[in-house]
Amino acid sequence: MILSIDLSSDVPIYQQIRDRIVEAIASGELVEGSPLPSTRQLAADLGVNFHTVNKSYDLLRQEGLVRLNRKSGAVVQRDAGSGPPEAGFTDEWAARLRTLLAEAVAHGVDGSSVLAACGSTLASFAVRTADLTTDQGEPA
Amino acid sequence: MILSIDLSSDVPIYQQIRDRIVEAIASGELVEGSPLPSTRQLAADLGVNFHTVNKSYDLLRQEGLVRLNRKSGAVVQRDAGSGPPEAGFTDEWAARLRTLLAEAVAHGVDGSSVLAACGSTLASFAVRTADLTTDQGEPA
DNA sequence: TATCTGTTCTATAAGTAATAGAGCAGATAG
DNA sequence: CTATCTGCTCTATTACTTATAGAACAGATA
Repeated sequence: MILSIDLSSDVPIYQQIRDRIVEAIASGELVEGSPLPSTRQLAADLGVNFHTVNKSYDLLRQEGLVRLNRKSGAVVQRDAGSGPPEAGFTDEWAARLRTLLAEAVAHGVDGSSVLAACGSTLASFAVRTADLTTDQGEPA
Repeated sequence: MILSIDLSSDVPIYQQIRDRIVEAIASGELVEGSPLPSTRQLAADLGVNFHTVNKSYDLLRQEGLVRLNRKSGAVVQRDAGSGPPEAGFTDEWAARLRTLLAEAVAHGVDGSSVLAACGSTLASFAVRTADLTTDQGEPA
């Protein structure tokens, strides 16, 4: 898995790593069971300290997205097809969504454009998740 | 304007204040020209230091959402009807949208539910912005 | 045995968040 | 003129976060 981070960003490195992995899971690039590189390996590839990667993986474990153990390393525990989210997730997430959408609206982006952006972003995930969601048969 | 913050949240206070004001602008509760309470007044109301509120207002000024000056205090500078966003905003915002939507998808929320959440959130803003977006004639 | 894995400890330097107090410039009200 | 409001700026402190670093342990693997 190739993963790129921006060292000059104001977003913390460990957060960027987490974000890129979450996006890879959403897009189907990573699925349940996919192995992640070891913390030391990924740290070496990115040119950062392994404690930083450790923090990212620990965050993902706390969120229930990955499983960590000594023998198999870091493995993706859930993806788009792993069932509904744990209790409490949706409310907290919806609050953050509200803030983010408000930002666009306040800056003058009209509602239909915002919704279109949401739709095309979701579609960009669905291209790769199509084979997962074919249970009900849901095309992009 | 009544504005509530959560002191036990992991979200910084100054960020919460900014977020609530952005949401108030998006919902039309605050429009271009609306006065914001003074930093000292709002700080007293919320029970926080006025430097913290100062930081929130400064952030909003940097984003171009409010205008600050000694004689008129803090005044909302733009709202949903103030035209398109400044260059660079949309790309950076879209990246954050991608991460947030990916989070929901990775946790198992299906695409249509995510899009529905976006739609209803936007609708909750549109209730108050309706009189602005039907404009040409904007009541004071 | 040697090496890989995650995991846990201490430690440090730099930055952020929130507090606090003092003061200045300009506008406004008495 | 005086008093008080406004945004704004400065120094300072405390606590927490970020990212670095090195060392070591437990267990699995070659």
